[in-house]
Amino acid sequence: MKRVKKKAFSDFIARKGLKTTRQRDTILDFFLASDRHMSIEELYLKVRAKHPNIGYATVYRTLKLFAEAGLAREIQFGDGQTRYEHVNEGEHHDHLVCTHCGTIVEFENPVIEKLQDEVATSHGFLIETHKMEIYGLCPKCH
Amino acid sequence: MKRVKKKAFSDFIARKGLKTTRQRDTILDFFLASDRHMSIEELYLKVRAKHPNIGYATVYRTLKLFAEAGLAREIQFGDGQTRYEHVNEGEHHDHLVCTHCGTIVEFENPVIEKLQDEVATSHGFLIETHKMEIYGLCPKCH
DNA sequence: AGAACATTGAAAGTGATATTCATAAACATC
DNA sequence: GATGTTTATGAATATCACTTTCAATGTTCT
Repeated sequence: MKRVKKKAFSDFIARKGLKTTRQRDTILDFFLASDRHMSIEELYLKVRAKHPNIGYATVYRTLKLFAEAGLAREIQFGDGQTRYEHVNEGEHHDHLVCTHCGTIVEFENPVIEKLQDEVATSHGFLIETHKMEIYGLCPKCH
Repeated sequence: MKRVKKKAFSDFIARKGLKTTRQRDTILDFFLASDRHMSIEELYLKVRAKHPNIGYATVYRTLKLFAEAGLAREIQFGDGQTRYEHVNEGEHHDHLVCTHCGTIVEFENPVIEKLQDEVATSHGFLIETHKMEIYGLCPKCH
């Protein structure tokens, strides 16, 4: 899986006429090894712990690049931090967010997906993406 | 409806030991007369056109107050602008957002609501709120 | 009207994201 | 492997959308 994504990224880099760099490789390694939902700050801190010479701006730009390459997706949970989640081919999921401890649980529900498509169609919308978050207290917090 | 909301707001003001002001009345009038989804900036501009002496900070604070009073709700569509939508007793709806022109259409779907409850329950979550947005192109834009 | 307290508007502060720019690294070519 | 061209990096700065501060002003109570 990691291999596949690294390949996908280097293909993207090549296709765009960009350059392979030590920093990008490092950041990709950390991203792939990380939890699924990381803010720029979080990833930057993890990277910096081992590579103190990699700057925030580089992490920021590289994450954008991952999104552009289709490896990551920006998500917002309304806490003012943009997070990047891993994108896996043909996978779509939504989120349960604990309002107390911040835990994020992913779930899939094909029936909801289908109903969403129907809603969009019935309003004449050409659906691109959708997102759904359920906020509440996770088992630990209640 | 407007009458009811104005009453609700003045009750809230009284209950909290706050004060009625010309500015708050004016901003409430503009909010009630507005489209359903307004950013602070948008409402501020509308208000300022007729009342050049009302400042941004006052609109900002008053909108927060509306939210606290239950007249409005903050929503985020991921474009970096907080919007305030009207809240009507016992009404819940989700949104279709046009990625091209920004049009926002509301919809309700009880079946989706029910499935969301089931998902939350099956993961042991105590549901508080949820939000769902479908992004795509509206009829005009495709 | 006067005292007590809340509100206002302009300006300054915040926090997260985005950009600039001089220096450093890639990479194609020699 | 040195060279030249182009892209990347990191530190600093800018931007954006709020958010707060504070002196002046307005409301409400008595």
